[in-house]
Amino acid sequence: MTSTEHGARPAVRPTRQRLAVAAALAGFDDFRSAQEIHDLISRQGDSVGLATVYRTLAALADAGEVDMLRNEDGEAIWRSCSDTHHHHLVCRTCGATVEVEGPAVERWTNAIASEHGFAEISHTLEIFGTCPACR
Amino acid sequence: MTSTEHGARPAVRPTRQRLAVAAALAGFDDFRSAQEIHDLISRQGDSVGLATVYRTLAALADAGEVDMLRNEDGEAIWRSCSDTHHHHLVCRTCGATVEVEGPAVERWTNAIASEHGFAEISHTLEIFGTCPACR
DNA sequence: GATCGGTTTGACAACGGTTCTCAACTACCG
DNA sequence: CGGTAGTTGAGAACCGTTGTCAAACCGATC
Ligand SMILES: [Zn+2]
Ligand SMILES: [Zn+2]
Ligand SMILES: [Zn+2]
Ligand SMILES: [Zn+2]
Repeated sequence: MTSTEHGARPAVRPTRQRLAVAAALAGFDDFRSAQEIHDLISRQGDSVGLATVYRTLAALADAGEVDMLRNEDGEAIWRSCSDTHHHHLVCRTCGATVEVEGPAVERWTNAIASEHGFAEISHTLEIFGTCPACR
Repeated sequence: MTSTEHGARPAVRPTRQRLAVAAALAGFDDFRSAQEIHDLISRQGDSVGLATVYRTLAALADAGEVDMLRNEDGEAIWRSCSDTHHHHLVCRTCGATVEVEGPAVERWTNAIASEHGFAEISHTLEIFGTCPACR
């Protein structure tokens, strides 16, 4: 390791491409597919390969800077999110998203899990619907 | 409509293929992909086209006789389940599955959704962990 | 049993999202 | 600068899933 970082991180460079993806994400407040993000970047004159968009999104998700979840068709969709644990209420039509928290739900899932002797619990909880604007 | 049924159902025939899929499902107590189900049927000497497996699973899911959810890769996986609404506690290692119910959670999701004016609500809630046997 | 119309099937092609490949390129350091 | 490791992009490959459509099947009817 040659970097001056003290962690074991392999040096992530702030390239033009990665900045473009970050900017695109900042421009959305709802969940978007990799292709939609790629399209937006192109439409803005900037050019970033689709593979790079995927790579960057995966890295950001890995670092916890974006949330990735899957729509009902199984496609991955991404959104930059607050860093505290939360869930989402997502419009099936336009992608409008509301972050929601539910301490009771968190307690419930943990209770259920330990009741059955399960350890290392994680959970997914997403709510889909049609938002007021799309009705 | 020519059937003697009183519903509007379009007459579903209990063909050899559909019975084979149902039998395969009965042989599993955990979630499996369409291809795994197809493989099991083949391995048992029976032969059913993959497309038919997909069609049958989709129909069963539609009729509420099997649950379909998506693993972390976005692939659809199926399991025959009780016909009441419920969620799953799934072992990340061996796939062991426990059906769980949570009226409070159902109430919470509906409340959150209508609070934000969303309609036609659906939700996904799955809990993943390591079961007692796998620890 | 023969006939007939709608249902079902399966081999195969097509599709679409995602990942892989690898040579060219770039940022960073000394 | 020159070296080196990280990064990129075009396109191919991958793979789960869905569409196509002619042939097979089933049940009802004659
Ligand atoms: Zn909407
Ligand atoms: Zn949670
Ligand atoms: Zn287990
Ligand atoms: Zn529920």
